[in-house]
Amino acid sequence: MKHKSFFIASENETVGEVAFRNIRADIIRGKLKPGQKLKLEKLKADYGVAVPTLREILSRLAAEEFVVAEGQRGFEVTSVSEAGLRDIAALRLLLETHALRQSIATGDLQWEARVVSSHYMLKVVETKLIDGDISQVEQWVQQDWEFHHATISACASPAMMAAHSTAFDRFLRYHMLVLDFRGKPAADEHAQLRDLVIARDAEAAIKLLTSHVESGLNHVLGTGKIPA
Amino acid sequence: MKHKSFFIASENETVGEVAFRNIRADIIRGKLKPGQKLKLEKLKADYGVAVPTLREILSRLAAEEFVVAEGQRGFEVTSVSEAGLRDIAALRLLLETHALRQSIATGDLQWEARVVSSHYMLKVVETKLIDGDISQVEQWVQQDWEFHHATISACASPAMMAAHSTAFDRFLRYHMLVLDFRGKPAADEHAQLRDLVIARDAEAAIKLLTSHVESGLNHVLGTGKIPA
DNA sequence: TTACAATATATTATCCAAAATATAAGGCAA
DNA sequence: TTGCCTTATATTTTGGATAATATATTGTAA
Repeated sequence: MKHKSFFIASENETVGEVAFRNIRADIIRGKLKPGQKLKLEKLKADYGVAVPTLREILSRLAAEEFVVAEGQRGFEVTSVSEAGLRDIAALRLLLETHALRQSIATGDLQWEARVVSSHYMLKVVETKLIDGDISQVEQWVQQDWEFHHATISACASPAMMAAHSTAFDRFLRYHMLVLDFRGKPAADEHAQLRDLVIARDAEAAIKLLTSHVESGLNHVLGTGKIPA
Repeated sequence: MKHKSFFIASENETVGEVAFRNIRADIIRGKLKPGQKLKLEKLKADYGVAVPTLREILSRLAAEEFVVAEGQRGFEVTSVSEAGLRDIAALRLLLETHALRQSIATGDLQWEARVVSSHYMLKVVETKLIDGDISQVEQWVQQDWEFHHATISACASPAMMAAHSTAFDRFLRYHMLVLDFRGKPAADEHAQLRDLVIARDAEAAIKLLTSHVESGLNHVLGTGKIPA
């Protein structure tokens, strides 16, 4: 408590935790490219943490399927493919539709408020993007995440939420790799989803969500940037 | 990617990998008790690996929710509760029914053979257990795992299979904690499930699986060994 | 020229020790 | 006595160094 370490204690977080988030974000954002070998010495220089700490971080990411650990040959960023995208999209949809149905059935007023407020913030970013301000893409990804999570946040199932979170992030990674916003149709779908959720129309909401995810899937594949 | 279950030990694998499986198995088997603090020095002595390697292992287990990392206060075994069991049972059921439907729709002859053969092995163990040979409980857990995985092994969705694997293992942990075999009813359900799967009756199979999991859930809770 | 083997290099897996931090215990003042 | 501050201990977190392993390279024989 005498002299707090300059890097750590100011935020009460360990340097390992910070590096973990940075590396994870760099994979999702595509700065660390699919299939790329993750050499420990290089990472050590880039993120400023020691080798054992890096191994700890990469092991956690491997459990989330963001990196693969190849036996005794080190780590590399998980590669992407059309099949991989379809796979993860299906998983996301399965978890999200289930959680959405539960949320609509049991959500309270606070939950509705979360949905409304997160959609409001999402819409602001979407409007900017539609107007051509491409700098907001990362902000949009963040708000998209917040909104979808808000809609299922009343499902009262921590395990389901946790599984959905990592599935969603892996799905998002594909969007970040092609870095192409779908525009007004996606924004309209979000608004409709918000209304259906508030109206407690579970079946219509699920139907919309399904086509929403599938449209996103096709949009990403349509850019031709994802290998077969 | 193979989904090995938790007892298998291979020879030219890293010491870290072996220790990982041992610790994971000890948590599932209840040797490391829910809520127990995992002191690094103690683990170091028990499993014969150094501290940084242990941190790597515990981090991976934390990603699977078998242990929790409490800020800067080390690790402890994830505690159990009735709500936790219901939660994880629901997740298992959601993933398994979905994968089962897909498998039944697209499975080939080899898949049917896997189902039949794994059920045969399961039945042998179940018969011994029903006859009172309690020493076979761990073997039963292993075969139960193999059988259920065989039924969904044709779903062609790696992400779904991976998610199901960890959910299933967490569900299994509760069974191991109460260490009480449900007996003939469970064995009968397995046999029926095998027949329905081979007959490609998806809806009936899913209905049976659902009641199978729910019966297991109630059986575990009925022992009174799981805190509220 | 090609295939194989042996060496050399690069990279990883592991361990030990030091620094930082939290927890417990003890002493002092109110 | 009780509460709080200080000191001491236990535990965790991190960095650096060493041993083990895989990959690349080179040379030699068929």
